[in-house]
Amino acid sequence: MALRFLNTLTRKLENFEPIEQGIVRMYTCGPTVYGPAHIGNFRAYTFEDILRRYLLYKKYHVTQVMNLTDIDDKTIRDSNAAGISLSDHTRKFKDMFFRDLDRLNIQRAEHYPAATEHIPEMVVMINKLLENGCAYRSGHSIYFKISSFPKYGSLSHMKMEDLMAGARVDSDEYEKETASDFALWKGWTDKDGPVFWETSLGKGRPGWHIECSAMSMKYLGEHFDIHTGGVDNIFPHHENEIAQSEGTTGEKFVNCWMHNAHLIVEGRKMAKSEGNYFTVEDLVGQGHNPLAIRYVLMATHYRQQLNFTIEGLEGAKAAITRLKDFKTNVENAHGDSDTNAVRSTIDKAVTGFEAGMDDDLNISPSLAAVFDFVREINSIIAKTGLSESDRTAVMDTLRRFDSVLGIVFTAERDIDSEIETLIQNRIDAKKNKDYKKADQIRADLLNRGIILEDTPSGTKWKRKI
RNA sequence: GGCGGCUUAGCCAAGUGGUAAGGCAGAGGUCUGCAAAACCUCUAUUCUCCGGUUCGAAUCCGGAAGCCGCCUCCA
Repeated sequence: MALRFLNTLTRKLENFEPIEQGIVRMYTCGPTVYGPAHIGNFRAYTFEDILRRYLLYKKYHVTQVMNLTDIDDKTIRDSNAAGISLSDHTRKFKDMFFRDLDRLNIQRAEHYPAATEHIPEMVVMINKLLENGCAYRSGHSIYFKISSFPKYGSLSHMKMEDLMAGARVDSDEYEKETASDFALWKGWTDKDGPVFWETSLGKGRPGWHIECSAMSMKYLGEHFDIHTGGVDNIFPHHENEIAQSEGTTGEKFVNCWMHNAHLIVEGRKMAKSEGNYFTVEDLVGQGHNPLAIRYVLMATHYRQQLNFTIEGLEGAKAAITRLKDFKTNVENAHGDSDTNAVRSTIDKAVTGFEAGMDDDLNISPSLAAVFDFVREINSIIAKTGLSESDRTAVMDTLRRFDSVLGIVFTAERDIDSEIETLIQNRIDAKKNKDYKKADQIRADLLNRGIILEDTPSGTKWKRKI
């Protein structure tokens, strides 16, 4: 089956055809580094990671860009309040962001451009928009003129006339010609304190939307394949990006727009005021395994609202334990298996896995195929074991699946000498049929997060997840 | 007020006209010193509710209820 995605622009499933054969250029909306990102943010980054990994699985060469928004109202407000520079303030949240990406085993993009390091590119673009008649000065600021871009609203499928009653209107934006125009460049005010750039546009700072247009085009070209973000970004952020970019170049900006749904927590909207607001750090601090968080975030289709629950997190823990145990079972399996049976099990699993993922990253049937594969191979192992070549074929298949899932082949910490001694003591006690002592040591180790399993090939240990 | 999404077992979640995938949890069995892992068996006559279309509906149509969004710098 051909790979297809739901394109927000057309609201249709479309076969994915990159602009340049075999190469995918994609821009994934990244964090505003004003605080620790929460699990809702990480749902987006996990979705983008699955997208990236599956494109790599399909043998595309991928260039992914993820922006770091390190200047906006909040970062300016908080850094000024703390009396430190904007860059010192945002640095710690950038560091946290990358720490959490690693914890969730999210692959690194090729580029992480920061807004503050691309002011010249933005200035060039704004000048171009002024020349093209798509922008105007008002006071010390510059705004995009929506009326210059007739296609405005085509991504969100909204008519500007309908955006009215009930909607918030920012009262201090009286300088704009019409309410829907948006800032490209914001003239300096007292509130900005030391945060400003002296440019040909004047003293000030960029608006929010312009960074994504300027940085995506710098690293990916004026026309690229995929642009992603949360559904909340469809309007106005991505709508504005299209207007700015196409207003600058006169050409189509992005072919395929993909947006992930939000998550809720225990059936309620996640909010600090609800007391159900979680960061990765919060959950890890409560003893939850980060890979279980990853599993929860990725196991629901990206366009489906995800209900994040602690019970679900526990279930995820059990699921990834099963997958990791499967890897161990395969590694330790020896025997004389029916190669035809193994191969047909592999073929069926690969077909099922790809059918799901090809269908707009519909991961649930893909996971079902993986778990069927696990059960069927375990069943073969239980009956006949695995021949060396079958074992290699099964491991290769698992590794392929996991190149997308990112759960099984992850680094494990080794055990220290003290634990090693305890394990040996238990083996000795068991040999001497001192089962009371053996069980005591096994219980102690479990408290330290080490699970012992007695198998035909000796005692094995693993970490509790 | 405008626009959009969702509702399937105790929990999570596929399935979009042909008689309910998968995971977790639960029950029984095999194996084991006991466990663990693994395997085998079982676990939704039914898909929020009410109508309709159809030989046939979780799937299509109409209506209701509940939940979650977007509507100018929130993933």
